[in-house]
Amino acid sequence: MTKPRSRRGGGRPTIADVARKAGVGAITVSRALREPGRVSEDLRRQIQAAVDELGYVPDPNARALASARAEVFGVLVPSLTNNVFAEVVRGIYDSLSDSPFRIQIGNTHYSGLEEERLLQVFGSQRPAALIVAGIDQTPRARRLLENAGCPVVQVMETGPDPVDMMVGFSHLDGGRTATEHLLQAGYRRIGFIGARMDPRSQRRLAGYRAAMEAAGLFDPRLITTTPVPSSVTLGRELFRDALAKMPTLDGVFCNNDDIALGVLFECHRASIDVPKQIGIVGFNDLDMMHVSFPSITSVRTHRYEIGTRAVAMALAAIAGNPPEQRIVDLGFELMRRESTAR
Amino acid sequence: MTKPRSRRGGGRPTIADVARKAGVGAITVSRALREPGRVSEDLRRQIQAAVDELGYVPDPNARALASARAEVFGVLVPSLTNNVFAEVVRGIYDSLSDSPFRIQIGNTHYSGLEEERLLQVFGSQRPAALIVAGIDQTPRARRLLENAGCPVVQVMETGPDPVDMMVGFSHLDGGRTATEHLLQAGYRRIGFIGARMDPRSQRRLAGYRAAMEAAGLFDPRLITTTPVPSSVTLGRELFRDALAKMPTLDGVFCNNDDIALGVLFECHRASIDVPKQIGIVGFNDLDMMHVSFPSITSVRTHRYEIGTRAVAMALAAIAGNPPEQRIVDLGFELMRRESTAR
DNA sequence: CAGACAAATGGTAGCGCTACCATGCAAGGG
DNA sequence: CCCTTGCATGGTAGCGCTACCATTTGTCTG
Repeated sequence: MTKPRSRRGGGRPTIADVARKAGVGAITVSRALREPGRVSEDLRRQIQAAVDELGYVPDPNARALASARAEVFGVLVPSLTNNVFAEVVRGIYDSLSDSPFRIQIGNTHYSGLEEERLLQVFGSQRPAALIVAGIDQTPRARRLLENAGCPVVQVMETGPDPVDMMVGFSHLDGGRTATEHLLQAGYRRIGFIGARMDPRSQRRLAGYRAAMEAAGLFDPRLITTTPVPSSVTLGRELFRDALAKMPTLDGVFCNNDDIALGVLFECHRASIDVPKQIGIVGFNDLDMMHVSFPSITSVRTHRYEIGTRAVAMALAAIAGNPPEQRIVDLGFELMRRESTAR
Repeated sequence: MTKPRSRRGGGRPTIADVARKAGVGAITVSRALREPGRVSEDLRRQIQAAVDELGYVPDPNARALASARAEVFGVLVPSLTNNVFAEVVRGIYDSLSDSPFRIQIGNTHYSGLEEERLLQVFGSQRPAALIVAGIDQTPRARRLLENAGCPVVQVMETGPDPVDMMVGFSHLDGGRTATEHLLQAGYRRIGFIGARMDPRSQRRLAGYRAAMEAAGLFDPRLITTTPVPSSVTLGRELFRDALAKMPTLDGVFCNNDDIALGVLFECHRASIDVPKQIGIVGFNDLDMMHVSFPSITSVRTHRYEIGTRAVAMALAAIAGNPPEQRIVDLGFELMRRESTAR
């Protein structure tokens, strides 16, 4: 009674096994699984029973090969540990968990070259959609995206020239808003502290600069940055540097919340009063910002929603209903807290 | 001169195109790409030239179908945003970035049922290896792992009964060590504060309990837990609860560093002296623990290494050299800091 | 120098699935 | 009553690649 199993297949049931058991053609099984509406209810039930009994699970590789389309979302992010991208990715996962789509994440390590390489690898799989972080692709990466033959969503930022679709917000506006808030609170010698300085950080810095120049208070010596990856420890160190360089500093707009937390800890340690002597503003508004003592003002960004929205737009496009609005600005929200309440 | 392209294929070059251009058989191209040693240098060069000129990238789906083995590592973690797993995943990505293997991550949301579902999905792809977090699989999940037909590495914890291989450490010992440290520092009414309370948290709690019982100081009222996901905010709230319940509390061992940070902030806010009035120990030793004021004692765990080691073991097994040591205990390290220095 | 053997290359036949094109049949139109 | 139309189902032919089994050539052994 042993079936003449081929040399290779590990012996798991195939669509032909299901078809035989259900007494129908293989193609009908295929249809029953993918477009139930096109198969009569009778057969559908029979087929489902056979599927259950055999424990049949379609082979996605065979499926992808035959249909020239893999049920995969390719996702490219520059970092896996940075909470910001982790939240976006979580949104993507949650939105796709009930769909047949798998997710393939690529970590570009903030490198354009690596991004190109991964896009080429992803492209070879004919993904159903691509979601990439950022809008500063290299020309070659951009070309790969344009020729991917599937919906593409650029996330995290908005800009004038989407490859296909975009979901994000203006980091420049975020930086400006944060800085203007410090100015309105009466701070004058406001520093900018930034790590990593990827394109988004650069634009936050540009927003800071715009606000400071508008107030006639800009001074390049107020800026302290490093290409080193961001961390709480680094925030502390950069703040010390900034203070050494510019002892009259009375406020800081931080690249992100890790840095801001590092600044706060250093203030504790050096007995610098926050917000009296120094005002602090962070970026992203992680959970800890509103719990810290004092709580830290931060620019809340909608990271999880960026992920869910990107998926929704891609799914719509796959279904043939590309959204009318190709650029979605989810905005941000300034969360005023104790660290700037003087 | 237009090639008679099939109705489906998007027109990208196939192995046959490369073979034609290089003037060799398709199978030789296949070999040149996978086992260069088995093809003469002459042909290898010719083939490489054709590959470069055409921009040929092998179709992983066709490859997987033909070889009954996908070059994919399946990775199952309970959370994507929890820094602990993000670090493990980062280790996995970094270790595989130069290999032909792709990575497919599944998020189980701490659910055994979801883990089963994902294992079934992953299994249908015939992955090259599976890496799963934890050792408490459901019987069905365990069976799926055993029948996966590929190396399996359970990570984060060690235990007596691996499905195949294991890399991690003893959370029980970690909890005990942390608690013993508090005891040695002279704290007596030591509380346990824990969120989520997944199996690993449970074992840390068991370690705490063992240490307290050994010291004759155990009291169930010292334990404050919740199934709610961990956060800094939650740490603050749980600490307040704990203190309300047991005002004589003089130390806390926290489930993880987020909780510990929340405790520290609440101490600041309530003017409770750390370490004089309250000693605090965290778990995992995130970056911020040594920067905070005061710095927080924590149990450092080797999360990134767990990821890299798991990959190394799986790769060895794939290559036919399963490691002799199937259970690898990477241990942990108690980082003594100001929060327990009284 | 025949025979054995290894190394390099190629042909063929699938892997498991779906696109495409029948086929059969009931319902509706002239 | 024939012809169209549409629906449900099935057969066939690949998708692009690799496992398996030749075949060819060169090298070594006795």
